[in-house]
Amino acid sequence: MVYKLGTDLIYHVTCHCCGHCGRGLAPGEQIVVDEHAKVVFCMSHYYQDSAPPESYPQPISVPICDSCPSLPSTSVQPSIPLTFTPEQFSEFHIKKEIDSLGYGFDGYSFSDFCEEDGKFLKRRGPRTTIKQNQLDVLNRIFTTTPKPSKHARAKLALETGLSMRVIQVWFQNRRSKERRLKHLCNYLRHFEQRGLVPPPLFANHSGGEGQPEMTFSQFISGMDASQFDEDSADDQ
Amino acid sequence: MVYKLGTDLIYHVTCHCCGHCGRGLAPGEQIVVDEHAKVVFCMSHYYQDSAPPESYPQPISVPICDSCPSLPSTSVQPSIPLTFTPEQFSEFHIKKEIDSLGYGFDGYSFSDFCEEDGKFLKRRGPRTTIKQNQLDVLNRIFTTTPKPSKHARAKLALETGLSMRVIQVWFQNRRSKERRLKHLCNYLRHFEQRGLVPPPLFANHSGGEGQPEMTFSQFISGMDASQFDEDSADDQ
DNA sequence: AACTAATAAGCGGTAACCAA
DNA sequence: TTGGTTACCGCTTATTAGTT
Repeated sequence: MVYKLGTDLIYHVTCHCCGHCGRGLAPGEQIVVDEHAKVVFCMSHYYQDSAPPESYPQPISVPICDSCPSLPSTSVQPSIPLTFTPEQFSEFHIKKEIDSLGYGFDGYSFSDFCEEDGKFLKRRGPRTTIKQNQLDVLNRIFTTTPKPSKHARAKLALETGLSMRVIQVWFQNRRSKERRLKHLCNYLRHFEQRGLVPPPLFANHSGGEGQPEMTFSQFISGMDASQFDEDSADDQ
Repeated sequence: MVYKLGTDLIYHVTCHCCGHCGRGLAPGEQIVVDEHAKVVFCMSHYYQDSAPPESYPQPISVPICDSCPSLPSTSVQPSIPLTFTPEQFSEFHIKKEIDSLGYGFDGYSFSDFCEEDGKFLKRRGPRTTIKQNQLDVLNRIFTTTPKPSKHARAKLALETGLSMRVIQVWFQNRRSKERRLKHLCNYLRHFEQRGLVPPPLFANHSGGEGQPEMTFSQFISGMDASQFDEDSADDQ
């Protein structure tokens, strides 16, 4: 008799214990599954916003079983050694995802990590910094192709050295920025056309000293401001 | 006399024609603007569910005018001040208030086509944003008629202003969602009645890089919960 | 060192497509 | 038609760079 967790982990019932305190985990009990470390925890012993216990990464009081957890059929990855540096773990913020049904689909999964070059890295960060020359390429493409196809993204990945995922996210964020800007400009124009003063943004435009004013081009971070929308059609 | 479209396209009235069939486009008529190809289309001739006509991107039967569409460029810019103080800059994040004013920023602002190797390819979309009032209508009908006939969809298209294809897809997706939720409820009830572990944490093999990771809804949609359907009578 | 603006990367949701 | 997938959007989080 086994417990099956997720899709990959199978435990003997007697091995289904918290990776920290070793307490047996009952059916129906809320637990946290670390699918990479192949460890489960009770709710008292997973590290939410706190330092890992000293015992980590070595689980204690856990029934030793060479085959637990076992991997069903297709063993995807070799077992990941429990090697987290304290630095890695401090940045290892468990994100609870409680869905609207309240059935505790919390915990975390593979998405909290990403695999790269055979070793696992932290999920959030290290944030990739897109350098200026790479940014130039992306911006140049964006002006003509705001929604590049997968193939186009692949070519961009080759050209810039960035991963396709990074490029995809960049274009998404860039389009989002474009939309925000356009909304702002529509908003401003709405007042302008009625001879009104757009209240919040222009409350004080006295040529004040003190601060070197932020230029518009800085505001939109290098984008030439040509995407101003005007939607005067009442109903399309 | 001109028509102004989207960001920076200005057409003579006589040049404001569908880029495919050349039909003159009336004010208030629903159209598609491809800002990057500088072409507009009537709703019958943008490439939804079909390959683009061979003539693309060369418009046919369109009145030749060297200056259409023209770019207003400088005539638009001055309405936007080119400098922000940092305080004003922070005011940029008033997006919700702007949106709550209810000014329609919808429409096909972006090009929904991609350029690749010099020729335009059809992308998904243009993704329609179904507005709340349209959504209300659709949901109201769905409660009584989850599978509307073609005629019913036609009436809905008239009522909402959406195309029949969009409505058809919406009802398909809506029924799919209904099934997923029903399966999920049966699945959860299965455990609930036994006091078992409700949360099967979903694994996430981020196989190919660049591929979006599995989301919760994808997990739900991908799981096979129909085996639990027998556990409870259909009380929906 | 603390603050802040910019933005990369995460999330749920869903329109659109596709294969069977 | 259904079930499954993909891409995109709005929103949010959190890292990074630059300033105070």
